[in-house]
Amino acid sequence: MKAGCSIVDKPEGGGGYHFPEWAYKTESSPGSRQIQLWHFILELLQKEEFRHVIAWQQGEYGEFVIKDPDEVARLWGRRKCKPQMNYDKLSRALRYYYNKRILHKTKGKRFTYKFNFNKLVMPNYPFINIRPNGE
DNA sequence: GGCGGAATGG
DNA sequence: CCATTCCGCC
Repeated sequence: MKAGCSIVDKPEGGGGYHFPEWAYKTESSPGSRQIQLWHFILELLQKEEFRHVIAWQQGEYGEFVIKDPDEVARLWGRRKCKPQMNYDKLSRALRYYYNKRILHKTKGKRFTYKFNFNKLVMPNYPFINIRPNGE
């Protein structure tokens, strides 16, 4: 059986919203590739029900902290159908983003990274909401 | 914890 | 290309 891993990303307490399709594609990813990690991170950051897991840092624009690395890895693994995912592996993928200039590390701060929105300015992203509280 | 090389796979 | 897996090193 291979149908055990569709995107049934339904939060129990919320509505049945789905992230728009434009979030899954960039100028550099034509057609239908798989979800990229930084898309997924942004997706979690959009939703307030994941604020105990991952959230924007006040003060620094684009900076976010992973409050529960285990949970983020679990969610990412579920999305990609990789049950053996963990923060160690996830963070390796994050580290590859340093050279691609999508992310960099906020040194000294645990589980804290920062988006280079400099590069992440895409026509498909009208305005990413970077408010810690939707404020 | 965090880094980055290397092998592997889609 | 973009991860995933594994791992030695700091």
